[in-house]
Amino acid sequence: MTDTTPRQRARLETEAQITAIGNRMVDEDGIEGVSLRAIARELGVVSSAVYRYVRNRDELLTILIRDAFDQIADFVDEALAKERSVAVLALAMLEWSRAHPNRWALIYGTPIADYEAPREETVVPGTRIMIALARLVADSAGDEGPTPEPLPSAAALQPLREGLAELGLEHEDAVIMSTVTIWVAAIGLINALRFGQFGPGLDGVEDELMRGVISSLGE
Amino acid sequence: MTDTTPRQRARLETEAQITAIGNRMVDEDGIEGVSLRAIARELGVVSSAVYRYVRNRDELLTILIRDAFDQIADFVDEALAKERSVAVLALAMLEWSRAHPNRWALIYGTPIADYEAPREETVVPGTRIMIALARLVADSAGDEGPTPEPLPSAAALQPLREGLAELGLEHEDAVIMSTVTIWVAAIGLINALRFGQFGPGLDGVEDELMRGVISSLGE
DNA sequence: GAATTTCAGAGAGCACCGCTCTTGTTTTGT
DNA sequence: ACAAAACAAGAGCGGTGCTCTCTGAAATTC
Repeated sequence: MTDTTPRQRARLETEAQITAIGNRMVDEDGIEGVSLRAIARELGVVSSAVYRYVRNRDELLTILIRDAFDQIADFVDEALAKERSVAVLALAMLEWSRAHPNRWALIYGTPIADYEAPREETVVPGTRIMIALARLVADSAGDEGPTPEPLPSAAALQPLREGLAELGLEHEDAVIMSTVTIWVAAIGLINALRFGQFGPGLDGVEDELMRGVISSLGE
Repeated sequence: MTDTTPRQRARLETEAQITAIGNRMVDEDGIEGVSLRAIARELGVVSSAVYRYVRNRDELLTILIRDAFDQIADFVDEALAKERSVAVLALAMLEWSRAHPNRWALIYGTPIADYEAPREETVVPGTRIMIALARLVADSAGDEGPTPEPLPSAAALQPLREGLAELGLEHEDAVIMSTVTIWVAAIGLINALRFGQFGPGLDGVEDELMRGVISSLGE
């Protein structure tokens, strides 16, 4: 016997419905298309009623953002389980962005105006992939000996080192620098593709471009 | 004697005011803060009156986007006039993004929902910097001999080659690939910094990070 | 110089949004 | 059985983009 009352079960059900509808609205119309009034309408309920389940629109957005971070990180983890490499990681991100372009924009695009994601809610899921990348870079660092390239001064990397430390990680400066470079290049390419900055006609060559970028970064 | 009527002069004046207010609103509150009703209020005019000057909100956005593209391209050109190098180009973009974060987001962030920039209005100003980068890469290509890295198949670069051809440019595949890599890394880093994806505390080290990324790309 | 066309602006109105407050009703825990 | 808590409804506030009609003034035409 579950000691949950019918009302409690109904509440969980409704909460799940709200986030499901919210996710669907993001997929269909982007973040702008997420409307509490429309959700209420779809639930067959008056608009003020949804505020029983969600404090305000921002709270719903936080849920959707956390979900999206976890989904793409899960997807990347699955891909890495088959083969651990930087290229696989980047290609998995690219593939997920193709399948969920609006969710991608939600987490890696312009921050939402007048909204600040609560760090305690989003930092952990939001950093999973980057941590995985740092591990990959660190693992393959020994393969090619010490990097000959001039590193930025240690001071410049200090804030990033601290950020990693908070998550319980420590890496050499060369690893951090390499991770950052690969990260911004991969994200930058995916954003350029998703946001149409290279013009049309690149649909069929996305993976190849990503492979080219990654390989020219020496991984 | 100008043969412009007072009415024509007043119209030009009002149009200029509208775009100036629009730019200020972008700077203050981002694209979401651009409201035709608020502009009307500021002009001391009823809301429907501004539609005499601007067909709709999207048309104003197009004007603001074109302006922003031209402004950053002018800024980069000025920097390159002093010293022609990839690092200077990237650092100039970064500096401009710091001075005008919301305008940066307007042109390099998530596309605006339900808005499609008319290509004929925005392609030319929107590609100026990338063309300058391609020229820089091409000029310095001879310095280090042919690239040893494996290039993606010519087919993958075909759409980009066509895009450049439309703008009257031709470059080798190695140059195109290198340009794309540098471009996405630079844009990716600036976006990460502007959008806070690396967390707080990086304000003082932005330039050094950019130099590190660019130098690790071999330029 | 008078008649006519053009155009700027006013005002009302439509449909949407987030969000709050008050009022009943139903389900819970005591 | 009864008080407390949760829920839903409804009205309302202020905001958005945009359209339509109407008036008055300026510019153009004759």
